[in-house]
Amino acid sequence: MHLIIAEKNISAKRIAQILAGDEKVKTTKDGSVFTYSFDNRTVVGLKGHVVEVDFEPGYANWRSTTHTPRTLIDAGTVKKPTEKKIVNLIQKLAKKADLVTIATDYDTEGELIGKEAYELVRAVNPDVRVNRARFSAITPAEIRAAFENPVELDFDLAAAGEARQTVDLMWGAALTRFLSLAARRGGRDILSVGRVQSPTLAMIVDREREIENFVPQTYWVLSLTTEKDRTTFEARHTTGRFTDRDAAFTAKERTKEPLVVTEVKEGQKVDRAPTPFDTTTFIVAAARLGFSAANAMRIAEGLYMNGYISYPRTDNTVYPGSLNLNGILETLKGGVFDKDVAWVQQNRRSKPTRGKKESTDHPPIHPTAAATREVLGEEQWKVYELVVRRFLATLSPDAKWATTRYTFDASGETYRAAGGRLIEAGWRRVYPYSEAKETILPAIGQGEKLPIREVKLEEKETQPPARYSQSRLIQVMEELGLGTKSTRHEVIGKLISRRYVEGNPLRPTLVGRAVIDALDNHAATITEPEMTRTLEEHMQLIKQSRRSRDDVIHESRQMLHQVFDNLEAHESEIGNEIMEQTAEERTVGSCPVCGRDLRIRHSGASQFIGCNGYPECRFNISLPGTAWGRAIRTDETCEKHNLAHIRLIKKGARPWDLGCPLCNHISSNIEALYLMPSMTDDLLQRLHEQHIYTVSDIAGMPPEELAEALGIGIEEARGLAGEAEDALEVLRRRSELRKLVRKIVPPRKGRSHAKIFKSLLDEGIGDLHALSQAEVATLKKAGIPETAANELLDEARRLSGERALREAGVPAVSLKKYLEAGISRPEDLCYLPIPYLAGKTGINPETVHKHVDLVCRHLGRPTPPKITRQAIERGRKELLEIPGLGEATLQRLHLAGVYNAETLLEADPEMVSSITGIPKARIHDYIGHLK
DNA sequence: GCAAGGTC
Repeated sequence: MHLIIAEKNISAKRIAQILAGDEKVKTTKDGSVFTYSFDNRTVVGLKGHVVEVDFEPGYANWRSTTHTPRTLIDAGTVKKPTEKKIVNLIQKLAKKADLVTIATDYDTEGELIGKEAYELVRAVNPDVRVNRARFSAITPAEIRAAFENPVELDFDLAAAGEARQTVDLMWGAALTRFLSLAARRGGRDILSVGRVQSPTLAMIVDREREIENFVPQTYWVLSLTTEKDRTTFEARHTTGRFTDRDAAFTAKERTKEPLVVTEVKEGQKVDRAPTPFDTTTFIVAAARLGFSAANAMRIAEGLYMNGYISYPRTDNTVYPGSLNLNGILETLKGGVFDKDVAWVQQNRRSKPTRGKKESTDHPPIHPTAAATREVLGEEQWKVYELVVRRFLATLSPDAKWATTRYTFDASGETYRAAGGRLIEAGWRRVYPYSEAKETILPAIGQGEKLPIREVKLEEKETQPPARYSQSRLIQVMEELGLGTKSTRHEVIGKLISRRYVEGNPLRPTLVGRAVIDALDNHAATITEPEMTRTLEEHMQLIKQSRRSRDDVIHESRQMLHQVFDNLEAHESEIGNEIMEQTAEERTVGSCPVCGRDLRIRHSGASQFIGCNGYPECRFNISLPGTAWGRAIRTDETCEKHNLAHIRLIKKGARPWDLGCPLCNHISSNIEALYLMPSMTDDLLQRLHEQHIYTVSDIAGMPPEELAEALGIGIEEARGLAGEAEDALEVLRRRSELRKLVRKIVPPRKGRSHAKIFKSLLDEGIGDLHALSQAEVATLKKAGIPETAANELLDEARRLSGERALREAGVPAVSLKKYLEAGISRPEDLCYLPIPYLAGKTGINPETVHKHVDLVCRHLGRPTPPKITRQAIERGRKELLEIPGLGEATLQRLHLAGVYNAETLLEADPEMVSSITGIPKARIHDYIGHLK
């Protein structure tokens, strides 16, 4: 069997289709992995890398005293499978193979992926022949040629990739651990460092510093307006920017008629058709349509997977000769592009445009099939159309402009006006994404004199450089060689998720700056694009067999050791600097009570804003729990309280902007404060002036302090504190009710728990007790479905009964026994006969009587008389002597209060029958027997 | 828990 291993499933499928020719390809699904078979060949796709390098076991603990971050430099590495199903399948197939062809992508990383597959094959089949097919595009011609002339795996090329893997891992992991430990940051807050991410972050930080340090310069621009044939137009002074104010004003004063045309220059300009899309130029073009880099790539990948466009991750800007451009044009005919395609076919340029970069991995991004807006949907269509139109543009002739330039003299001051007119639209007919802005000037002859309608002197300021947009950053990363076509947009995502940068355009956060500062000062190598360049040079040498992989890694290890010499000598200094710089990220503003810093604090699932002066100053602002998202500070500030706004961020959820935390704190506590009977608008204002915002603030304050703060008497303050305590109790009960509702009632569209809870409150149901007495109909009106309403009522009755029993003083051990026997309502204890209660729970009747007494007093009802254990035992014997009366009947009689001969004789048979369900006739029989 | 590189 001939096993062919491709880089990914879709390649495997298409390679199989091409090689099979007319033969049918058999698709088999093994677990979740597809294989494609024909003749005696089987093609299987990897998923890129299916193994990963990691340190050998023993380095998992970051805080190990023996395996410190530095020891990672010399730690051994292992390759471990990340895609177990694929690895297993490859090895299963490899055992049966007599030839294996590696058909991964034609680039360094592809060669390494191929070598990984080779090693998996070798591990189970040491002798099988393994060769390599190389192709730049999955087209019939290329694929057939590649398989007709297979070559050998290039182990040097793969070794270059391995060197990169090892170097990246050891630098990244060692520095990440070192920095995170020094700054005492763990979990979600680790400080990551890497060959690509750190220089990228450094660019953003540097740009921000440039902007901050920018000193604007004032300059002046001088222009005039003139007219010919009733067309007015502008001419600018040939000194584009006057930096000297006096010179500008003098020039303006001197500008006088006559305005004489001294030179007329007409020409033509070629406006070159754009070059084929590689990933970067595609992302930049998509950004102009409003797509973020990640979004553009996501959509392009979708279009690729569905066969509409070619592979979107490519560095190539030159169509390979094997690509059938005419065929693609034919494919696009008939749809909305029909006219454009026809035009391109008629006006085709001799050779398609070509960019500067030519590579072997994939062709430039181009359409591969026709599609319609209806099938794709708006977003995908926009991206697809962009790719189609770009493709058409690369086959279209250049555009041509006619240019005109007039030079004027106004009493010694020279002015110039430039015009441009599109004479041949060329590619612009099919690629309307960049506007062709024409400036049409009237025809004027040399020596002509024109009037001056207006002379305008504008004062302007030089502007700081712009922040990087995502697409601009990707462009610059490419220029510097940072990252690859597949990873550049992901690197930006990584910087955002590490909270190093935010916003669009991108701005660094305090943590981002602190990390770059620390690295710049002590490990500058990793923040410079130079490192990538050197690594690439070394990889080049490995590919050419001029250096070995191990030699390159060894040199890198030594450099990293030197870096660590410096880092370890300054560990605490580095850590302190980062911690100091980042303390500000948690600081929301200053404490309104004492003026010290207010900081966001986290403890487990709860978070709040606390004063740095704690415990002397206890001022704090509550925040929603971390389940709603982790609180971070934003750049917006509340004008009223001078505090930074808070945002709650949660993975996979839209961020929740809370706004000013104090405004939020105040408004969410007002309703609770009005639960206090003495609360008035005036009192509320006085409390707020003293920065007392919550009921628990009042309840927790010593009355003396409260009295002083409000300028009231101590008794009045005590009264307020008492009211606050009561309000707290109401709130506590409400939250208990809320919890139960949330637990039992399933949330539904349009009926949030908050809404249900509000309707319940409106119905006067504010705690479990009130709920336990409610009607099902009321609950249904509040939006609770009937089954849930019944369950809710049962649960509320049980819970509130339990509470009442506890409050009445029934000890916990006994309470448990009552509950287990299904007795949870206090009324049950008052009305059910003691013998029955004792029998059901196994509690001593005397003790039961004590409980019954407690509960009856609590409910304000009379306590039934005591019945002793002996009395019950005696009565039991008496009753069991009656023929036909057994243990079961006895228990039922207990329920009706009948526990001995006497009570049976006194009982009303009708009543006993209705309570116990024993036929009346039989009760008469029992009584008759006794008589 | 760490990188960067594939792919989804």
